[in-house]
Amino acid sequence: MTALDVRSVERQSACSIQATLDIVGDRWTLLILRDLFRGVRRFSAMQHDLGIARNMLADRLSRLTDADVVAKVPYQHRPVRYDYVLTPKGLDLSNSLLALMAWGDRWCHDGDAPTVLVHADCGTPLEIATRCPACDEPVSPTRIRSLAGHSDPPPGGEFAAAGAIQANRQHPTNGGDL
Amino acid sequence: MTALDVRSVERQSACSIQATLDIVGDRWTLLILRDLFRGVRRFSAMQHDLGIARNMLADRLSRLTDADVVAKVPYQHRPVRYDYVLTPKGLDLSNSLLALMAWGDRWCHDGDAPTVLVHADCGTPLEIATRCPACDEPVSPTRIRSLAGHSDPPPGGEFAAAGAIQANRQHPTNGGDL
DNA sequence: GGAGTCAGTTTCGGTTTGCAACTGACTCCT
DNA sequence: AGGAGTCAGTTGCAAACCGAAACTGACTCC
Repeated sequence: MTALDVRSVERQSACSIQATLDIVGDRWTLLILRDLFRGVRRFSAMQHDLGIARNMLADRLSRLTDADVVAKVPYQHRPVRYDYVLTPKGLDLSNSLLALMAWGDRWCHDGDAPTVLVHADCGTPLEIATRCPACDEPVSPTRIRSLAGHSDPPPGGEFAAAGAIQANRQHPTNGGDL
Repeated sequence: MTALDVRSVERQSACSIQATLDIVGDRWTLLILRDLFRGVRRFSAMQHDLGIARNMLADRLSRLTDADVVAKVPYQHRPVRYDYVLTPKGLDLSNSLLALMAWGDRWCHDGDAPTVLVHADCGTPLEIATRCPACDEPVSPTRIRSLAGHSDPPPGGEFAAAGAIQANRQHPTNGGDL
């Protein structure tokens, strides 16, 4: 709690993305969460794995615990030492992390294949997708519309890029129906 | 290109999340992308909608175009003025944005209901989920494993929170099968 | 009882951010 | 055609932020 706690009040989140970013929208925070998801639980382990400055790590962890995304569970007393573990709220971020990771896999191949996530039960590489529970099928970004919520509706008023460059460019591995 | 272009080289992304964050891992960048997805295309419109400083916006947009996530399309000449539109690479970020938004919807309700995304074809609210293409079913975070890729495998070595607090706490609206 | 470890905190200088003002390059209106 | 207005983008500068190293406690181990 050394530095500041301005960030959480600075902008009244009219949008859920903004609200989310108020909590995890930070380079280090997302990386810390990735480590947490991979089972890294100790302060020192994260510090070593990420190469983050200790004050930064301490600050981010305390923000995350304040936000109830992470909880501290003592694993020894006397000098109280904690494991940092994900709460249900934190666990629920897995889709977001996965989506980010999947995008990196598709577009940031620097040559060597990165981490692949597979289904523990069958070993198949996983995919993450937007689905319509009613139609029971994947939904492409152009078929998404947003309803209400924003106090100041922008010209377009809808999610899904009215004028996005659809496919008329030379791009590697375009994701198909996106 | 005023400020710097250090960030892209600073850390050799052993992990796709890191690679992704090198490009979009920034408070403003994600918010800009959200606007782009909603069809906001003009510099001034984004500046007004986000309340971002113009130099910041100019810097972020030029990074995004450098990264080929966004493209500039002139809509007038003489004073050349551009529309900023998503490339296929940028459009492909929709899942990530949606996942982040969905999380905010679930956990950051400050009272008023936020933006709801629906299927344009049938009006049903959408969901975003990790799925196993083989088993053809949703996969919970605890059933995800990662394969290789990281040069320095952490103690746990796997995605999905070995010791996460599973459900033994008082939390609102826990996501069910998570 | 001295050395070592671990989780944090403090200090402090360099970097980044963002407000305000400024620069071009038009377009519009009269 | 000339002044007013608009828009994208720069520059200057103060404030906020970041992070390496050193420091503080509170142990544990030998």
